[in-house]
Amino acid sequence: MTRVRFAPSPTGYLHIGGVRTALFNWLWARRQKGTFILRIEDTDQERSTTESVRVILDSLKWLGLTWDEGPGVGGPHGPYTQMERLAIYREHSERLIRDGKAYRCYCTREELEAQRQALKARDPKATFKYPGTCRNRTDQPDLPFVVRLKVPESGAVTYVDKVFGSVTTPNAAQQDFVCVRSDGVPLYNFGAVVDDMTMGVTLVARGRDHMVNTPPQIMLYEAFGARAPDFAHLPMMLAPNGEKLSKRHGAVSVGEYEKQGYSPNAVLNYLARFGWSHGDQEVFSIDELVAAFDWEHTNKADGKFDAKKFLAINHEHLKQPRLTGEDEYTERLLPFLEARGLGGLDRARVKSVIPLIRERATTFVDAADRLDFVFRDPPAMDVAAVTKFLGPQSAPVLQQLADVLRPIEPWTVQEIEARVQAWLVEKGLQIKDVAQPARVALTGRTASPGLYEVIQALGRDRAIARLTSQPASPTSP
RNA sequence: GGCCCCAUCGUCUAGCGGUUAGGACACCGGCCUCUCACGUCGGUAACACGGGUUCAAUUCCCGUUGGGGUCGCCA
Repeated sequence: MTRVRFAPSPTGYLHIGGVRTALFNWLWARRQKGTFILRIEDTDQERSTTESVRVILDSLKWLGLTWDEGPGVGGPHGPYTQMERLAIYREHSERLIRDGKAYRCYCTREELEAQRQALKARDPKATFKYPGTCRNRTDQPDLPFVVRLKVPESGAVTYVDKVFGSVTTPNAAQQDFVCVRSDGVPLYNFGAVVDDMTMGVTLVARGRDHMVNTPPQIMLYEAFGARAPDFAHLPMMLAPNGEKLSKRHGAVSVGEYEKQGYSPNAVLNYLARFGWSHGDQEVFSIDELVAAFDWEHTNKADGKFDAKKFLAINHEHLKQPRLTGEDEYTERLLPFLEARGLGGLDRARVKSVIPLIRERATTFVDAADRLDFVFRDPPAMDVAAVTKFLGPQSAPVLQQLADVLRPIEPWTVQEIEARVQAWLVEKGLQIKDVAQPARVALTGRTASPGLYEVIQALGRDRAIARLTSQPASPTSP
């Protein structure tokens, strides 16, 4: 039975790179009909906040990365928040000490820091390694202590990564690392191992920046006499310039993409294809991803985030009804229209007008912008457009067009187009001659969906009103 | 610097010994066209380098170079 987990630390928003880690785990769980566990690693009390927990949970929900065990849903191996598991860590660390696998270290932070500095003064390039001062200590002074693992001085740890293959790290490069702080709160490696072990996690998939943590973690499994889970490390997602991806490179939090009007499935699609491939396929529904995901086609090389490709994938998801259904499109679009002051709109009306911009809008923000003229009455007029196309000279022809529209029945795009074409022929006009003035009068802009579609969508009365109510002279200088 | 990892178009990638090295995004042209898009046709563009192994290397091995990760009582 596959059991995987995503274990964010609540120290901020949910980073796009974190989402990819969550996604790969989630996809694997779904593919294997296994269990996806969400665990909150809040042992850094300095930086962890409950607000951040909320943000992360909300982001995962928005993305649709539902968890089977974890905060809110519970499960048989809870609690799923580390600070609520301190008793479990204590029990485990004491067991290691009892078994002679770990020991209490009474060295103070200050002492160690001094040693570190001294070493640095002698050799700036040297790496400080805990000298094992308390390793064989037999007394038990009444002083604060940390718990350190007795790491073998020779030998090596080898594991087979599902992405990178066999990885071997010599033990000589390791040290007796700290498992539990002097205040009884575990450190990352210890907490993660105890949790993964007690939660029955079978595969740990995480970013490559954690690869260095794997040997120490495997040592812990060995110390506990437990079998280590499988490991899969994902290549890094870097900024376009090769740096670590951060806010200074643009939007990196899920919340920002939600605000920018991205579709959650498009976000997952882009992230899935980053470091993983399925032949030449670029666009996937979630079901397709679940069905196709594997570790064999996960890449080893780091990659660079490409905002343009991300946008293109989002555009694709907004274009294809199979990826974003009419109802979903409507629901996601509504808040963005509301944000523009177009509240209380009739869902059916919004839905009916989506075909006008389906192929054009790259985001829901873009869609709301392109549809603004439909719902705003009068429409917002672009000054430059009015100046260029709506002079006194255009009023008569627009008036005539309005007259053509007045008797049209049925009020369909086809019928409107046929009648307008007939009128153009009769008057010896070209569509070019009237399209732009009409477009500006109807939408306030020089760019819009097709003229006939616009007329049909506005409805007879509003179309006629907009065509005939143009000021004799524009308001612009 | 120690330890670990990586290397195909600008970017994401296909390739798993023999291919005109394919696709997507971006970019540049043409077509379509009432604007904007969409669509469509075409183009520029890559196997880091050096040794092996092999009849044959982008593919396997080694090295070089380049890049990345990590060296905390952070995660």
